[in-house]
Amino acid sequence: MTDCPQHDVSLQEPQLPFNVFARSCPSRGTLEHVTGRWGSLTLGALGEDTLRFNELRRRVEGVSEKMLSQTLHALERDGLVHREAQATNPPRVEYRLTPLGLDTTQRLLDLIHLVEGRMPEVLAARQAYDAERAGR
Amino acid sequence: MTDCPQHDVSLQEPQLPFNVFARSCPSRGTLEHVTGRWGSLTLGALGEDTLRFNELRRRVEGVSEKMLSQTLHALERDGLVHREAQATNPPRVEYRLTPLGLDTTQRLLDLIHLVEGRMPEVLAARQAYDAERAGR
DNA sequence: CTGCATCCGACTCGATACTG
DNA sequence: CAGTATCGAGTCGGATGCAG
Repeated sequence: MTDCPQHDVSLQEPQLPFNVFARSCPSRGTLEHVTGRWGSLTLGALGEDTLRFNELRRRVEGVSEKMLSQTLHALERDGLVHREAQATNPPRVEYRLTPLGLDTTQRLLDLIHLVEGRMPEVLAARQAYDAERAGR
Repeated sequence: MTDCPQHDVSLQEPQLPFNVFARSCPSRGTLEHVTGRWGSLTLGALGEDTLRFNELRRRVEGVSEKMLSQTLHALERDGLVHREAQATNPPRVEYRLTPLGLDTTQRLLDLIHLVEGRMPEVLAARQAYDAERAGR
């Protein structure tokens, strides 16, 4: 299988050979941040609104403080989310998507909506699968 | 936040309220199978070809036997992947996408290709982020 | 309100060995 | 070839406590 060679960020030329299937390609890590358990839901929530920390916590049901914080840091570092802290009291921090984050989230939401819309098929498939297994 | 109520699979009516943001909505589990570390790469590989078990292992670099097996079971149960075993010797088992799996993978590949194509931006953002942190 | 630090249990994952 | 079984290290993730 192909390598994912070192890429020199300083080059201005477009670089094609980023390849998620290669073991050590950095694109794999970014894809995991985007599609991970909390990353996908966080981006999805920010796709509709600029949100503050605790607003996010409420939208993404089940996420802990720690994981939300961790997730936001990773997404910020990858340039998908912009963090804006206002030095007021009480503190107010807003998170919103960058242009890159917006493009990414658009595709992600396409996928999420497809899955949501096809859940009846998925549930039916599960019943069939489980029924067959129970038979033996 | 909204619930994700019980859905009766036997209903023929279209069902809208599947909502990944709800803590206990089954769509969240399916989304994780699709977008998870190995799920996404497995679907991506099958998007281009029908593949056998060990062919998949070679395409998805770094996946262990155990995780590939587990991943395939989950995707098969959700109705995204079809498994066809030929009772020959040596055994030959082929995996391919179902129509539902194909639609899902199309969206997933859109996302993957976007991420791959924008990696230069991501790497630049990381350098900026890390540089700022190192400064203090 | 918006976080970071620490602790600790649960669970995931990979390596290995083995079966059909 | 196509898996399953087992086990241990490592990571994930929630709870708690504290700071700005």
